[in-house]
Amino acid sequence: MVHCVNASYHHGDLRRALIEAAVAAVGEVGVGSLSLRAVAKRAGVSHAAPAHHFGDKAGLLTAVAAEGHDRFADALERAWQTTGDFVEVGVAYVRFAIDHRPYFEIMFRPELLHTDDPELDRASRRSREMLHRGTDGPGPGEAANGYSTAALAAWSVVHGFAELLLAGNFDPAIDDDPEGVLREVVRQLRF
Amino acid sequence: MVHCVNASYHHGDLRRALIEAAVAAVGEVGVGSLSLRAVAKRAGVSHAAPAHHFGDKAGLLTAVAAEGHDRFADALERAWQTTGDFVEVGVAYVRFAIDHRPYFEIMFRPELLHTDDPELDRASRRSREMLHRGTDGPGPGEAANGYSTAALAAWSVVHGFAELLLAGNFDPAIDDDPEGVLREVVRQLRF
DNA sequence: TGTACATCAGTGAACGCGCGTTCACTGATGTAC
DNA sequence: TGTACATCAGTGAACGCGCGTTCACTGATGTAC
Repeated sequence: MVHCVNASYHHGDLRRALIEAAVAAVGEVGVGSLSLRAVAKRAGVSHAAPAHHFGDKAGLLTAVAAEGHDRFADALERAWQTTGDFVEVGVAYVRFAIDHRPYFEIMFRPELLHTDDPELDRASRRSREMLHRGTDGPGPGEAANGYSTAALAAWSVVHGFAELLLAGNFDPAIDDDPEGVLREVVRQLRF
Repeated sequence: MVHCVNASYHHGDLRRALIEAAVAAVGEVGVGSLSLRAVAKRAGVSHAAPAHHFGDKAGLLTAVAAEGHDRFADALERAWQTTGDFVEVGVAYVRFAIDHRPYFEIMFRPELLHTDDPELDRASRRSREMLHRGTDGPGPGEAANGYSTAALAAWSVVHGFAELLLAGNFDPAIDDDPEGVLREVVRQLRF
């Protein structure tokens, strides 16, 4: 597909444009107040375009979530490759939530998505697998459900920290250095 | 205030009725799809009544959140008094999220609430304090922000576990015995 | 190189709906006398 | 005990708005000949 130089009837890469517009819109008003019409306006297309392209609102969010999981998996992988320290994968988890909040707000909300979408499935499996790295093998127990207990523990800690932080439930002082506080927390838990 | 026997122009305890209706409605459709009109209908009053009583939607949700925090603090306190085991306070945290999901869906979402409400403030402080019990004193570090590192760690673990579980991000097999899995997780972390 | 045509991405007008909020009102209540 | 009155909780009709979705359409594109 060829990129158009704008001012064309056909957009060129409307899919891209709509996803980016959706991310920007969620960043400004939150996923709860997202509307297809606002996304369309932001992308400079008619308000019927998003529905035409993604079928419905959940379709658009699904595409955003899939892209989010890919970026997320990349970030976690990068942290692992760079440091070889699983703690730093956890730090990267929280870092991603902060730096890419709009994606994060959508990625773990299956009720907003088409969970049977193959792209979403592929991408979320990828990011899920990153959480097992470093906790598999050494851990003592399997929780009889595919996740090792260690992976569940790690996931819960960093996810809870990220959710509480983003929602604004922590003391604002933590915003100064969330990574530092998270490292203390993880150290405390003697992972 | 005296309870009326229904069929009266004045309701008697509309506040109670609206809060209960809101909890039931959130339980069915989620907080994202809650409408004052649905709450009013459920409580059997005119759709203007909730706004008249609570000012606006956030006012109603604030009342629900305050009541939730009180019930939550009661549950955590009960667990602590009964067992003297801080791990069981964590289990009670998750248990509450499961058993009183509608409250939990609202309590930690400041953006939906009037955070300057004194009742909410009082109740949420109460529940917050319960999380410090058992982690204060023995813990090694203060996170320079009023929370001990141990309290942040405990809170993050149980909150993350509850959020991931409720949102449906865990393997469904975990639904069979979430408490058991949580205990394994906490044991894993050698709190 | 030029013409005809099929494709289909995106349009824009129209739809019906549910929403929160407003406001003049009604009528049950409890108190003052 | 009875009457007058102030209060204010709850009503219901009306408001304007933004929403997702629909659908007949338009026009840019690329291909066949």
